[in-house]
Amino acid sequence: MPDYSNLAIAAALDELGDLYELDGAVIHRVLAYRTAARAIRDAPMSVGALAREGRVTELPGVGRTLEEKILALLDTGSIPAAEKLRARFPPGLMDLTRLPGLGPKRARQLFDQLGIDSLDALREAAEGQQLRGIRGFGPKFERTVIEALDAGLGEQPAPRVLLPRALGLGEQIRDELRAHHAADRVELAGSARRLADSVKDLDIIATATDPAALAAALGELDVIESASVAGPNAGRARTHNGMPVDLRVVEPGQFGNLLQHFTGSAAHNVALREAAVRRGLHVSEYGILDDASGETLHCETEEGVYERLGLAWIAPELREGRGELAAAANGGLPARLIEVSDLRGDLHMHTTASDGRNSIEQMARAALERGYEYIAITDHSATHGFGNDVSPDELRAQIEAVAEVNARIEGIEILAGSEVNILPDGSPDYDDELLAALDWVIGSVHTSFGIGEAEMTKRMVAACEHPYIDAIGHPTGRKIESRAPYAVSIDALVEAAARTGTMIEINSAPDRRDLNDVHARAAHDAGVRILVNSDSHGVSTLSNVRWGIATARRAWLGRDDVANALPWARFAPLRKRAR
DNA sequence: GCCGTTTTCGGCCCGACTGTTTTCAGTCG
Repeated sequence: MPDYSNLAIAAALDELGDLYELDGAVIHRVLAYRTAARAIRDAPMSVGALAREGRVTELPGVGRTLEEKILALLDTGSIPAAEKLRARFPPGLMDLTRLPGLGPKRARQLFDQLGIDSLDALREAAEGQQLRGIRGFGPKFERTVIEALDAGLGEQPAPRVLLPRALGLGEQIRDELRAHHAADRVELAGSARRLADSVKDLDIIATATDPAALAAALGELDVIESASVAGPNAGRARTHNGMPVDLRVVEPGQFGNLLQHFTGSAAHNVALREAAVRRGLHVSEYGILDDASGETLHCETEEGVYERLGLAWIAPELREGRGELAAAANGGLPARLIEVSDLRGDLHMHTTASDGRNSIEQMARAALERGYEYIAITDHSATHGFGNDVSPDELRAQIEAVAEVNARIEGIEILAGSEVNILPDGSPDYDDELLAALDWVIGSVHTSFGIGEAEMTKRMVAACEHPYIDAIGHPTGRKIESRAPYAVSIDALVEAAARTGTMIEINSAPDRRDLNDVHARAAHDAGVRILVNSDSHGVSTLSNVRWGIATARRAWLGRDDVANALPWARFAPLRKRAR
């Protein structure tokens, strides 16, 4: 039976939380829905299946009531409470709450008293100066609301940009501020520091000999389009491509508190503070207040903040409220997260034989320069389409070409491989004899994304069971911020991969990072060997492994947890054909 | 609505800003 994806279940609970909030429910009840939605979105297993087994309350934040609602959604396709509330609150009401300064409470006031149920109705009322008649609203609000509507706010959620672009901007701003004469320490915080998939705004934390001068300097940078001063020690700006930037300057003695606070995530900080309260401590961006002594502890470093709370320092990539606090309290954090320099090989790349831009030799020499001991040349297979597929005869020629380059270049093992299409029935698109002649095979899905979860799962499990498919490439097909993952049971895929010794890659293309962090962590925990591959289509993108490594770090992986961080002698026998 | 090395009931992170308000609720990060 077709089940609801975790994303769909989480979206339904988020919507219900929003509706309850409009309905005036106590905020903690609303937050309970959002917390549960987040736990479900993050869950590495199928929550639908978990619910049917009667185990969904094992998820943190999901109790009896939410279990009942999830089961109603699975069984009937809707949640009765949501139906009821949807009938009372028009969908346009949620659009209103996306405008700055307009939350659920005030949107509800406008709806109740003026019948405003859409952005258009709001504009009409604001232009007609009708809003000022309502308690709590005035002429200023009418003006700002019209400005916001003119700017197109409210029509869609604020855009998020991919990490590489955000990090590039953030590091540039950080470095230019560091070069300013008033600057002392300057660090990038926020989701960019956590190396998240995408970033909404840039947070920069600094100490300075002259805070006002540094705050003013932000507005003078070339990348900045507009800026305003936000208090004596803060600046707010927008880059030319619309990315908001916040700068906060503090006393050196509080730098650790502020950096910790602004690195987040929100979930991490909330969990951290709740745990602190239980010990009589109150954590804020300014310090740690001790109930017992009445004193506030200021920390120069982040390590100091965590230490005062009885915790080991937590790498920013782990700060997502996914169990890192418990691990930091009991010595359960990874001793050392993997780094780019740990990689010894790259098992997924393309050449001019398919849609790459460089030759086998060029790719090999570039890989050698990166210090790799081995690479696999994995051009697209026979049915790729787009005019750049490799016929069986062409692949045989490619095998010889790889062997020739491999014999000629010292210091690196070049594997003749292929990125084969996994056909809808789960079979690869070369015959077994040809696959057996290769050194390495990645299986990927490039077509028929919409066949449904059951079929897709069967397809990918069959690929894992194939004797010559060594690894699964970009296993969910997601494109961050642009294409949802196709429906597939990650649990079943991971189980099949573990059972058959099939590796799963974290594809490092910056818009893929697929597997994602939570799935990669779950796959590793289930005994699957994880690869971090570039999927590069030219020498210049071999360095994309930086983004795959970011995801691996967010998956709590160390060097020993990533197969292609092994030396060739230990990696080679892990291939199916070598066993 | 969830949850429990004080609790099965009564809590649930913290602070700044805003516009409107005579002391603050709502919003935001």
